[in-house]
Amino acid sequence: MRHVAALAGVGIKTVSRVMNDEPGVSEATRQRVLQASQQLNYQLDMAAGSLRRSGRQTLSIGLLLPSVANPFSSEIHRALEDTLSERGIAVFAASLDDNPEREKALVAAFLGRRVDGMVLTPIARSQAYVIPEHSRDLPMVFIDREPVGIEADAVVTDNAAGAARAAAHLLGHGHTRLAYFGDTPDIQTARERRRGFLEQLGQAGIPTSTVSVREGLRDVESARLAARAVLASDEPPTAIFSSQNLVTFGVMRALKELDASRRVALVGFDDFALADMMDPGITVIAQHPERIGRLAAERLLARIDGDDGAPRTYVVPSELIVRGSGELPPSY
Amino acid sequence: MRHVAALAGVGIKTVSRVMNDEPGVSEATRQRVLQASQQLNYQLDMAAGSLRRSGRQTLSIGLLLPSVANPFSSEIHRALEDTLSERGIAVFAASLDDNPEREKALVAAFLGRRVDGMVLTPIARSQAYVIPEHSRDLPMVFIDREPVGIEADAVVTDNAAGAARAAAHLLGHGHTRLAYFGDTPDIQTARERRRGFLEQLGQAGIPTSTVSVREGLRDVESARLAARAVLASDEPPTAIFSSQNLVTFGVMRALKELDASRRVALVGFDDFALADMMDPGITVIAQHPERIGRLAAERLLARIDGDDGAPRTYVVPSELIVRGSGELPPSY
DNA sequence: TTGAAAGCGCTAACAC
DNA sequence: GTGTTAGCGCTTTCAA
Repeated sequence: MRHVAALAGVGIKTVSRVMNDEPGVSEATRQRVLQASQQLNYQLDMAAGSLRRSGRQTLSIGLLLPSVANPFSSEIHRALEDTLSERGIAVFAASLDDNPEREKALVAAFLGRRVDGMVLTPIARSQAYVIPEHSRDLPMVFIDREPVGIEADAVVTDNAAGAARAAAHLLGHGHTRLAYFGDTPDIQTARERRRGFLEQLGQAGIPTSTVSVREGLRDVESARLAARAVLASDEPPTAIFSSQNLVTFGVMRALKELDASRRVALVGFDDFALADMMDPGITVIAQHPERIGRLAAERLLARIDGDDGAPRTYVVPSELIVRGSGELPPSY
Repeated sequence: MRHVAALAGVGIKTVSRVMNDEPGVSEATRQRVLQASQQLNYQLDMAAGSLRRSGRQTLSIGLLLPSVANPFSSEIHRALEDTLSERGIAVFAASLDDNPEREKALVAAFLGRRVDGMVLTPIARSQAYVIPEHSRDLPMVFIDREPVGIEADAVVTDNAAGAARAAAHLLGHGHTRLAYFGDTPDIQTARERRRGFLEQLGQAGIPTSTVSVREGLRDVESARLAARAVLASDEPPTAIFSSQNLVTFGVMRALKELDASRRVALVGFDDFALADMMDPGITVIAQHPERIGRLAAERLLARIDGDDGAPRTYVVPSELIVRGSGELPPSY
């Protein structure tokens, strides 16, 4: 900046004014400065600026996801970026990999970079460790799961209601022997989905004890094996609800291997690419990651802009998408 | 930092030493400083540090992708992150959406944030506009496509060789009436794939004029319609090569609608989730985004660490994955 | 309309 | 081992 000022023959403050589009500079000087900055290929240093600027914004935020490569996460990422880029805000994205230690380390890394806010998918048992920053007025929005041990904004899917809708759908098609295949109940969303599913069955007079419940399924292979085992039992279920994508894939594999895809009904939680191209198409409870991302971005911006209302949880409704697998009749 | 120094009763420089794990501080003072910093919930300001530090690294890099939500891109993103996070480097990710204007704007945004380097998927006609920064020694690695108008490192898939392998595979299964379905030839990778495919056919004595070539297919729907048209022609192809995921999906849809999935052979460029669950499984030329990402990260780190060898293009080989659709015999 | 001086939080260089 | 001073590139404040 000094160089630009020297070349243009003006004071350093005038260059600052021009680069920041501040008023109070004659058009002639403006042009001179602009030309000098072009010639020297000058770029304002945002970090140096925010060091001195009142308010001290860096125009960057931190985003913590299970994995940036996870399709659900990356759609949220995209929606956030679209909303924030209009304000010139850049996004640091990082992956957690179910590792609570990483959660804390990455939050610290974001803090060290003085982000203006954070969007987090919590995995540690408690998020109380960020209380000092949060109360120090660093905007934070939690997504997918509500935080524990701290009051903050959250944007989540209606997990229990969505799972209940899956249950009602299967009941409506005449099923009474059902199975629930789920992720580990350590995860709040998995617990909610199980609860919603089983409660809906209970209301229909189907005792929980007659439902095959398999949990702790974290990948395709464990889900596939669990499905094979349950389907080989004495009284196999006529319909399956899978609470998560990888679990759905595992169940699909097992059904295909047993040539049972058209005999056993299946509803999966979470939509996925090509679900309609399967045979039969896979009926799902779809989440709306783009809406979650957009809403989280809007809440974060509101907080950055000074909104100090009480923290709230925003619920994004899920949606039943009928494609065939969930409408198969009971086979016994 | 001043506050911490005051509370611990030491000089400011001593706090700096402790926070940066520099030697030359007695264990006793160290503990006192550490405790004071905990008490005040102090976090080192990286931006302020790099302002003064020689070398002036910000430990952040910029990543420009077609879209962070694109599965191929987000796997590259993930591999980059894994390699870079070991060095404490954070990643700014941004989406281009095929918009050359965005490319320049986002590069400018990264420069203003003084990233230590950039990984870019080029889409503008030329990348000459970054020559000043590149020669000013800002490390840059291009991925997926080679840059135009500037000499810089690049990491790409062996597009032509992969497409040639697809051609050879179909020829080996007896096909002589083939079709090429591709993205717009504006894109370097699309051109390369077409070239590799047609050249291989030419070497086998199949004149290009007998190959149905459909290009400019940018989405599932246009590919589906193109496939339906070609398959309804007088002498329909017995085998199809699709040069990109969305095109593959469109062709798959058309084949399903015409009940021709088991009659017309198909090889797609680029792998995708559930390809093996289709009926038949879809044979593909798989790219290795995780290897592209890792290699790009390694090259970028080498450049950041001062490697000033001549720029090079690194080619990551693709791989034929046999799943059924590419091994169907000719149907005439 | 313009510019000089101070200082944001930190580290380099050097003194003690 | 420890502290002091200067200054990174910028914006704020205030004077001209």
